[in-house]
Amino acid sequence: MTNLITTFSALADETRFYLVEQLMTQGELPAGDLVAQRPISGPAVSRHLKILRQAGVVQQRIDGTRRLYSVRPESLKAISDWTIEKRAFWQAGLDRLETLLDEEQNT
Amino acid sequence: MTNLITTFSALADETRFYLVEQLMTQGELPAGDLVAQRPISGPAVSRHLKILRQAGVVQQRIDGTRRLYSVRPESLKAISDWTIEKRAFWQAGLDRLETLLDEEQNT
DNA sequence: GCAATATTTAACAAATATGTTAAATACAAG
DNA sequence: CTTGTATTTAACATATTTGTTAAATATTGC
Repeated sequence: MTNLITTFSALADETRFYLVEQLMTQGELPAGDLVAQRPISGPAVSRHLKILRQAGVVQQRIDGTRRLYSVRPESLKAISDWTIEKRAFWQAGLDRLETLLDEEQNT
Repeated sequence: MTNLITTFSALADETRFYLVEQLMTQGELPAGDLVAQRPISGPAVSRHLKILRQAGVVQQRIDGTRRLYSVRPESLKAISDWTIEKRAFWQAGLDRLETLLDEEQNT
């Protein structure tokens, strides 16, 4: 529960969200490559990566002097699971909305 | 895209996450009822509700002097859609993890 | 060991977020 | 139209976040 909030916090920042999307599409990448794709300094990216790591969204692997980052799939699954858990609620709501819109068209 | 970040921001706070969960399980509720369930002041809750509304997570309906809040299902669906869009990535990752763990058991 | 490279930590400034209490607003009821 | 109730806005203090530059740390290759 509280863990989900931490995950949302981690993704609630443009830079971090972008880093995560990059890592998902490009796979494991060294910190330096991630820095190169963002308009902020290395230390800033480094701190964002630390926040993502502490939230369990990414993991780090050491290779010589480089730090290779990748997304932990479990974190994405946790979000997915939550939306599924609440699905009964929002699915019903959307269906009701759709019905209303359909009825409007038949006017 | 940027809209998702706003949604995550809205849910990245204990109070707001709790408010949203309350509204999902209990349905539409007046601001006062929500205040009663939280250990913070009315104005604080009011401002959180405003943030949720600006992020499109909740909507407000006026009934006399009361403001009735409810969750907008579209916001939940947006999150769900994102996890589905990235599913190929994290599902594969989890399967690989599971395989690794299975192999470990057979050692 | 020494220089070069990759990355993080430290120190600090500026912006943002969050909570509080007091005041404002809006409607309802007598 | 005055009082009471529900809620939001204003003003303000404090804490957290985010970015910057400078320094520290660790590893590689001569």
